[in-house]
Amino acid sequence: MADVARLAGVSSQTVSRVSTGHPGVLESTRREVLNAMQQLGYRPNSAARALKRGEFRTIGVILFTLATTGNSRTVEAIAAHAAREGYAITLIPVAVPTQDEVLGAFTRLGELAVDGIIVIMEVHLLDAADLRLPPGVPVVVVDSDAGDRYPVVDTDQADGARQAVRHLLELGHRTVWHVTGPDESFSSARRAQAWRAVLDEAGRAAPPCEHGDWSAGSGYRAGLRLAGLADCTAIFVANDQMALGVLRALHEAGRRVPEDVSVVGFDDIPDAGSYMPPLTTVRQDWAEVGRRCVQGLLEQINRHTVEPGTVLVPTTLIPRASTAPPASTAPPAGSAPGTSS
Amino acid sequence: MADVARLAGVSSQTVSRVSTGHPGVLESTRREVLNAMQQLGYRPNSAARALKRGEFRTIGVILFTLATTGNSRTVEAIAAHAAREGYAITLIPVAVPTQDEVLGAFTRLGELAVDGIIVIMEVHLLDAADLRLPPGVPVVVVDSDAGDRYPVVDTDQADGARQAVRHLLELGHRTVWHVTGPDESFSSARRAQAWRAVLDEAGRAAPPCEHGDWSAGSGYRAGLRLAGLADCTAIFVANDQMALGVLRALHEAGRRVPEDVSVVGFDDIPDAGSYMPPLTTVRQDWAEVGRRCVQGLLEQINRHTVEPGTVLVPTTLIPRASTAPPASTAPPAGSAPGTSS
DNA sequence: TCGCGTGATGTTTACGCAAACATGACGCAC
DNA sequence: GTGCGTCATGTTTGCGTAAACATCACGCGA
Repeated sequence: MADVARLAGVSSQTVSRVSTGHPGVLESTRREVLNAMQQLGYRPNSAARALKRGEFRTIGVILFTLATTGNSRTVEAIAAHAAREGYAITLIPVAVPTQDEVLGAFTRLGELAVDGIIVIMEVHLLDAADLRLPPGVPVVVVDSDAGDRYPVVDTDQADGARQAVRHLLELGHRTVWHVTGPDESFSSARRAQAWRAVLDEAGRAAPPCEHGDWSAGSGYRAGLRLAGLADCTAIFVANDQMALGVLRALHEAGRRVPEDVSVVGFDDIPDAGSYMPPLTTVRQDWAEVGRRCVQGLLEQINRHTVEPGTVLVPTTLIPRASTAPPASTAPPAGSAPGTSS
Repeated sequence: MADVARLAGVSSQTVSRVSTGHPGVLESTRREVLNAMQQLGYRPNSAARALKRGEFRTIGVILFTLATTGNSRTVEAIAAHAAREGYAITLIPVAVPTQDEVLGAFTRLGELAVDGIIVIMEVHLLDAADLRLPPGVPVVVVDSDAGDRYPVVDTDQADGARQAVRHLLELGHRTVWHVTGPDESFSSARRAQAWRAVLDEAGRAAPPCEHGDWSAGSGYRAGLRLAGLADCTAIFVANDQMALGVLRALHEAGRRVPEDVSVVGFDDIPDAGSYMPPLTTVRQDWAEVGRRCVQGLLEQINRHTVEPGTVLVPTTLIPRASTAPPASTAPPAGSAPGTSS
């Protein structure tokens, strides 16, 4: 900076004023300085800037994996919106979801140059007694039900699951089977909970759950088990990838979809419309989740206020070809088309 | 820090020594200081640290999207390996791949607190005349053929494509059709190039390409066109998602896979094994790509040397159920099992 | 003509930390 | 007992920037 000042024949303070865009600099001086900057390839040192200003203009994102569509989409949206506000994103992946690992990541985050943190993580890991966020650092949590202690942003998974199960019941299915995600997952728990609630409300017996781990392979195995049950005509699968596996299992078992069995997924990943048959599923708006995260975090940063509570982003049922009225039941009036061969 | 020093009854320098883990501190003093840190909730200020040390211990990653499996996996691996070396990852997504946007991102990166940059991006965008990386900042490029100017890490896509096409020829197919990725993509171009080269070598005529955009939908449309060609018995699709669409198109057109048509994909995304039928495809080792990126970048950072050149990570053909000898041709000796009905 | 306001620019200082160097206590060899 | 090396710790300094304050030139009204 001193070099630039010398070359431009001004003081370093004027250089600073130009580089931060402050007013009160003569247009001619300004051009002179910009010129000198170009010539010397000057780029402001962000460490010094951060030290002086006391802020980093950076948001930390801590998560387990980018491998799920939801996480990577959310992160992408977070990064895009943060960039728009002049914030950068620092990514802290935690490889294995053990408590120690999470703690480690937070320690690092604590030392990291961030003004706020977005946690994309199941809440029970935050519950671990001595896992404390660096005090004074604004936090927003995704995929958690810690709404009483932190600001939480999430898609309305319960409502999505409700829509899915109701859709199947309205088609005339007597009851709906369910393939869950992994036990530790709160998303999975919430979807299962809503599934059970709708069946209860409708006075239908809830069959036992099949348990998966979000992967297509686990869906396939669950699907094989369900394919053996003659009275299983409708399955709500907790995500699209497992639904892919279920579709294959049903196909191999000779049960047609949707003629014999209807299947609904969750997520609406880009491929879901190309499954065989195209999958009826529940769309999650991850872009909106990311946007709300950034918005909530920046509010905390700028206003120095924290307001715990949960923001729910709506979900939408996307009807495609994998659901139809059951073959043996007269479809109720105004039902979906049955494309039985 | 001064407060901690006062509370512990030592100088601030001793606090610094403890917090950086430097030797030469009496165990008793050390404990005293750690105690004081705990009590006061002291966390070192990374901006000041970076300013003093002249390094940020941060790597910038610039990319277009996290939505592709390859990119998110690569980023995840980069983050994991970087963390192991004590580096954080700063993510700079560029929403739209126009030249201006890219420039903008680099400007931001230039001002950003990074010691090096990993570019996950097609090379022709780097070629743009006045797109210059901040001088003096180490760079590694992925998904590009700029090996003459930058260190490049990539999977051996040409070899993967070769394996795929040879596999189909060895099964006895007369020739192999091809569904490409988008025109601007160098990955796509390299795969198409290798496809053509193998056919040339084998003295087979290369049929006209179908063009897709990586999405399952585009694969479906291409598949419908190919399904109409009676002599099309083998298709090499440039990625798994498009292959999913091709499978659906063939299915709808009544052409069985693999009995009537063999299909090979590229990527080996986690779902590929659950397609109907499970997809023969080419596996890319993105984790290894990420590892090599970090390794190469840290070498540059630490040794202050740049060695342009391309590191190729091997690809592997994963044979599954979507390929078989053509029905009308006597399979050559030692071929794969044909499960024709 | 003088004083004072205004706007452009310069000077000083501190942000928090960690190298570099300084100090001081102790022990051991001669 | 003197000298010197070793180890633990303290003191000084400066990293690059920007806020706060200081200065200076100029113009305009009384």
